[in-house]
Amino acid sequence: MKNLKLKDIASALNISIAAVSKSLKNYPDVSPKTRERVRAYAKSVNFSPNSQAAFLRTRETKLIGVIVSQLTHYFFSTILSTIIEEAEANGYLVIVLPSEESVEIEKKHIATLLQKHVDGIFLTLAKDTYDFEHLNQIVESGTSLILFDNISKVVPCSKVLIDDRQAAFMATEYLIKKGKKRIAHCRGPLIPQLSIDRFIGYKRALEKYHIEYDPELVFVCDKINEEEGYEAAQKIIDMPLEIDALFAASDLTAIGAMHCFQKNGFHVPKDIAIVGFSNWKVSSLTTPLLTTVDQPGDVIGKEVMALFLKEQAQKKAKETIEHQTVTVPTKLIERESS
Amino acid sequence: MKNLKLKDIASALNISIAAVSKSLKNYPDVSPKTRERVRAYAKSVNFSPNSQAAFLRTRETKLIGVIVSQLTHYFFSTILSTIIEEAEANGYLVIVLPSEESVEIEKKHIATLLQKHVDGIFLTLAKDTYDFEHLNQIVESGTSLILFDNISKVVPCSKVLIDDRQAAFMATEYLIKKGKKRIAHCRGPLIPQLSIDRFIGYKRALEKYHIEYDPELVFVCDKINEEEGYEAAQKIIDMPLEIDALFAASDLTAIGAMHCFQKNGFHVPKDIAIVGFSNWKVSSLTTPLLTTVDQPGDVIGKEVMALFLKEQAQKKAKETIEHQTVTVPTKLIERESS
DNA sequence: CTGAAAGCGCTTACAG
DNA sequence: CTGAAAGCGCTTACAG
Repeated sequence: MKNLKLKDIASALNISIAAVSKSLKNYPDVSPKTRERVRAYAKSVNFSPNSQAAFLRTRETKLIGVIVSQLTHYFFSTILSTIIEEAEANGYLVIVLPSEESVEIEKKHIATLLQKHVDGIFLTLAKDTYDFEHLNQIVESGTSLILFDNISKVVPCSKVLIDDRQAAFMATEYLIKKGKKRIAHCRGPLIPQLSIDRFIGYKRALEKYHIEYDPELVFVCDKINEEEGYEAAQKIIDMPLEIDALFAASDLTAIGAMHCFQKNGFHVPKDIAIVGFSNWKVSSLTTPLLTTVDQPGDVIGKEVMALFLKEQAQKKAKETIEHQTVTVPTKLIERESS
Repeated sequence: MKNLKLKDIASALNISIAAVSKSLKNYPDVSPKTRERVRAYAKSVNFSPNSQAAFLRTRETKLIGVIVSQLTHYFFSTILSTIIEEAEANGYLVIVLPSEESVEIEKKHIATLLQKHVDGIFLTLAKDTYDFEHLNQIVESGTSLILFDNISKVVPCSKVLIDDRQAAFMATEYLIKKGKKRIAHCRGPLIPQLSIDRFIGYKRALEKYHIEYDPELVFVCDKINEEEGYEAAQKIIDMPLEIDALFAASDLTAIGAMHCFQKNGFHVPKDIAIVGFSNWKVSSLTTPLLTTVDQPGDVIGKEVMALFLKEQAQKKAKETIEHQTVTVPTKLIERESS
């Protein structure tokens, strides 16, 4: 029962190879009787056509390439899980490639995927990606490109993202309403739109409630990891900056800062309230549990896949492809750190 | 410069398609001069042959399928990252499929991958996999199979694992040497070899130091997650079982138990020392930081890939394929919870 | 050393 | 409705 081909089915059923292929693909120009015979037999021997051979004619590999910046990040593995599941349900398989936050690796991966003739590429930008020539290349090649999470507005393709500005506004406003007056912010690196937007959201909330913006309270964390959070907290303590709250652009940074504050005798949340960003698994395992902004990876994954399928359908129907941008809602998860 | 084929190169250089193909593959029966011309030109136009078309002749897809039980688990995403990187360096791309700990999904994924004609399948068993017919199917199809982490001894294939028995012994012995007398154990489910082995390691350590084994102190955690750890701790407190240490078969379970103990006024490690298993990222983010057994995912990934490449070489040389089992060393990471 | 030719397994325009 | 045939892009045994 292994490595059957159309020819085997054809000779077993005493019909032509063409008839088998057409039956399997539900083409109209084949008698219902033949079609059913073929389909029944194919099913009984568990046959399905070799997709590599089919590619030579159809130009479809039924392969999707997904580039994430870090596989080990809970947020991305959640998105990936959903994409893979949805892809498989629709007959696609997913090739995964991590860019490790490097544009160079990102470029290399794209070249590799294009060469493998994947049907679509889903991608979240590396933090240091500032020019988008390699992305335009994807679009020009005719391969569907869907950007998610860390996106660029200037690339002509569909996108799935959260409203980072609004989410950060919400988190900061929440702290203000808790009575906090001096709120520090650990922001991400300077380039990505997403860390700019979170920073803007933070600033807007301060403005709205007439709290003076103090640039000294903003820390740029290039990797937004726990070490940088720890260091920022250390600086805050050393100055001393006398803050009563911290909004960090990532959960890891928030946790790193929390550790430092605790180690130095500050009580979280009584002395300093902390809010993170992403709702990674780890945020529900710390002491105290971390208040954070939930970014639903599963919803993002589903939306990405839905956009892709829509584009594929449009391609097949030879319609013009409409790019869409989907914004996924976030919510604040209140726990113990605030 | 896109979608070039052998023919384009051949006509540009005024030689035959065969000559081009042979030059690119460094075949001996082509003059060095021609070979160099072709290679230089191919490089200048960034050409590389279409792998789907090549498959039809070579039967190689340069695709590897990896099935892990849970993508969102730090340990697996670490292994995956390494495998993907090593694969790419060797011209392979990786299709990722999570089994979500279900044999049924595992079986379905294997069928899908076999049908896609991947060159190899790397797999860690779902927790409830007890028969291995579907794995033998892989072996019979001629596709290389490498088992890692949660393996089965009876499948004839190469394997990469840690010495779970020894690692658990080491963790338990460490607690005993710290003066602990009543050590509870949160074990994994009953079927997988790996959770059996960790349990045996725990028991052996008790035996060696003449501590009576008390079955009441062993809790079966089917999902070895934080909820089960919390529940086990709750039972320990309610009985009360009066333990002075806990060795859990996973970091999450250890953390769940730690939360419960803390919430009930026990001090970790003073009242109860806790040791986890895996050294997930999260174990260095809790309060207190978790002592645990490090399972090096990157080393495991590298070994898996090395075994695969070895088998591919043997296949090409038409040698008999030798299955190997590689055991990767673990170490105890002492932190604050013990 | 070179190239013409067969063939991998499929899809699809075409003739009947 | 049916099937013979071309062709997708490659590799490789074969003849020269």
